[in-house]
Formats: sequence, structure tokens, C-alpha cells
Amino acid sequence: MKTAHKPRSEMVAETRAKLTAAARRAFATVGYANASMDDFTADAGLTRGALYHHFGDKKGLFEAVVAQIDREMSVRLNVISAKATTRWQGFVDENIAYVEMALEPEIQRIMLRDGPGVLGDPAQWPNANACIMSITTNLAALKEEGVIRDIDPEAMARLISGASLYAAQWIANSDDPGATSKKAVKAFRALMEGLLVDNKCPG
Amino acid sequence: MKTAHKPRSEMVAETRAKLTAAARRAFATVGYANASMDDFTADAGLTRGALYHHFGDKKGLFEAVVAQIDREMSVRLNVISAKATTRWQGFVDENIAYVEMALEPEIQRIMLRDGPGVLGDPAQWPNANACIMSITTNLAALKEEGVIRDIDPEAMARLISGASLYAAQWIANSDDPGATSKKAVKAFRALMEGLLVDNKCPG
DNA sequence: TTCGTTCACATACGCCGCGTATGTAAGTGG
DNA sequence: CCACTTACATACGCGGCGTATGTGAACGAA
Repeated sequence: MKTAHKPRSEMVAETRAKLTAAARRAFATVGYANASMDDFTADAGLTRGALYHHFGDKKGLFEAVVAQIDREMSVRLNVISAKATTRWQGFVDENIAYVEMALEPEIQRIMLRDGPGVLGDPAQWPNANACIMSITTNLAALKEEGVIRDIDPEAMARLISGASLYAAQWIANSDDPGATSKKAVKAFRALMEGLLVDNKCPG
Repeated sequence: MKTAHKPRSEMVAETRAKLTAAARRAFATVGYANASMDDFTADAGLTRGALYHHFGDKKGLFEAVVAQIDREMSVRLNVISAKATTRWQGFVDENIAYVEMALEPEIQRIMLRDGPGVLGDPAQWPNANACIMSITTNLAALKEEGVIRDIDPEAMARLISGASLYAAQWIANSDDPGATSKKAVKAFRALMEGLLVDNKCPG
């Protein structure tokens, strides 16, 4: 016997996992457009037939990869915000972590560069972008508690999210990511502190 | 005679203009990936030969279109900021205009969606994104005058720019762009007012 | 004016990548 | 044990891109 007989559902899960893993690597390195389906399915020890069977088309597989990464990001962010002592602190930490996560090439390329081009506005993605929802609920609670000024939580969440993403791109493409990251985080902190009700130009 | 004889340089300029115009329409409507070079060169009354001669490849033509739109945006923004009475007012107006401009489908698709995917980080584009530079210089001046708090102008310009872009995408994809636009502009204004030194929870 | 050169395209060809239609072996339920 | 479905692989055709080549018109020099 070559391989022990497993139930079919397990084999399927394995196949899907192999495909998403191989595609994820290809998308992250050469980008969506330059990733050949023949190539990365072969890397997974399969053919395009398997891909079309499970994911419909190239875009479908890309969606699956995006969803996977989004889940991972969400988990990591929740861990960070849970550690904080105050809600405001957690909020700030979470956003800064978001900026820093976007430094990772995989997230940079798949989620920030190719993602919007292939799937459209991130806010409209199937999984509804767990990150933005998290920010929104945090802002709503902070407003309720009187910590921040009276602003629309969702609108502000979008703005902050956009600022994070763009900052990350700036950092990732700069000559000295370390130094740029410091500047970006500092400015980002200042931007958010402007939302506090008792904002008094902190020294 | 079919056409009056013009000097060669004029004919070339005309050809380039026809190509960029046709490509611009195609890119704006069906997107970069789905725009067939054979199709839109034919629309311009030409063939792919002309395209490769003048722009090298599809990406090269896309760059030219992006540069053209960027110049137009820059001009429009300058007009707006010039009208304002104070520097701060001009700064705010310019940014809000930026958000609103991004509602236009052409800018939305070419500059915000496909642009980053095809050409990479907007901050690294050949023309160096005139908009960001404009914001940066404004922030530097405002800091000098003591209107805003002590922050790194370039870093803050990136954050604000990112917030604008993202807000625009949110608006453009929403069910009720008009209402969403109002919410976004209000939040955006609040975000920027947080930068003022004498920020005292206005309203 | 004329002739050689360069320019500004058009034409022709081949390759690669995607999608679909079809084949097939293994698994599954009755 | 058999009919049916599932999970892939294989085969085929088409469209899009890049390149190599062809061609007529514009320009400069004698």
C-alpha cells in the first residue's frame, strides 16, 4: 500500500490545504497576475483540474487565501488588544500592530497590493474584514465611555484603517524600514491622540 | 488630399494622445487586466504596433495614463487650495476635495484600485505623486506657523493621504454615496482638527 | 530635386496561460 | 455488489501578449 486509506473528507481537506499553501506562496512572491496556475498546482503535486474542482477559478482560490490570512491577522490582533490594561491602550496597541503586520511581505503583497485590484474594495470582501469591525466596535465603546470625541465610529474606523495601510506601505517600500516605522508609529499615535476629549498637546 | 500635411512631431503627439485616451477609457471601464490591447488600439484607429513603439508595453502605457490623471488632479487641487483665506483652511479644503475626487469612477479604478497592483506603492511612482508632496509642504508650513502640533510632516501626510484614499473607496462602494460622503467628510475633519494645538473639542 | 536614412507605424508569427469539456479511478450508499 | 457520485487528471481551443519583420512616408544632405 502506498498511502494509508483515510476517509474522503480528510483527503479533500488535505488537497485544499496543499493548493492554498502553494498558491499563497506563489501569490506572495511573484504576485497574482504572474502566478501560473500550472506551476503552483504542480508544486502542490496536483494539476489545474483540482483547482477548478474546488475553487472554481483562479480568483476563487485567491479569495480562499485572502480569507485565510485575514483570519490569522484577526487572531493576532485579538491577542494583542486583550493584553492591554485600558480600552484606549488596547485600541492604540491594536492599530499599531496592524501597521507593523503590514510590513510582512506576504500581507503586503496579497492583502494590500493585489487584493484590492483583484477583489475590489476590501471593505466589501466576503469575510467583511474582521479588522475594521474590530476597530469600529472599539471606537463605539470608547465614545460611549466618553474617552474620545463625538464621531461616527465606522467612518473613523475606515479612516484609521486607511492610514494604517498606507503607512505600512510607506514603511515597507522605504530605504530604512526601521527608522521609517518609528516615524510612522509616532505620527499615528499623534493622530489618534487627537481624538481624545482631553487632548492637551502631550509633551 | 485626405489629411493636411502636418509636421511629424504633431502627428506623433496626436497618435500618443489617441492611444492614451483610448486606453484611459478602457482601463477605467473594464480595468487594466481585462483591457485588450488589440481592442483599444483599434478604437484609436491604430494597432498594437504603435503602442509598442511609443510606450514599450502595456504597463508603459498605463504609466502614461496614470501620470496624465495625476497631473489633472494636481491642477484641480491647487485651484482649490488657492481659493482659501487661511493656510489651514486651504489644507482642509484640499484634503476634502481629494476625498471627493476619488468618487469619480475613473480615478477610483485607475489610480486607487489597479494602480497600486500594477505599478506598486503609489508613493514610489515616477511622478512621485504630486498630491502627497503638496500635503507635506502644507503641513510643514503649518507646523512652522505653530498652527498644528509637532509632528513629522511627511509621515503625517502619508497617514492623511491613506485615510483619504480609503474613505473615498468606502464612499464609492457604499449604497448611498451621498450620505456616506457626509459622514466621511465629517470624520475626516475631526481627525484633522485633532492636530491643532488649541484643539478644544469644537462644536 | 533626388537619394539614402531614419522614423512611425502595420503585419505576421509563436508562445503561454486560462477556461472548458471530457475521461477515469476511487469512494460511497443502498 | 452495483449504480452513482466525487475528486481529480487529461486534452483541446482560444485569446492575449511580445517580438521579429515589413513598408511607406518624412526628413536631411548634396
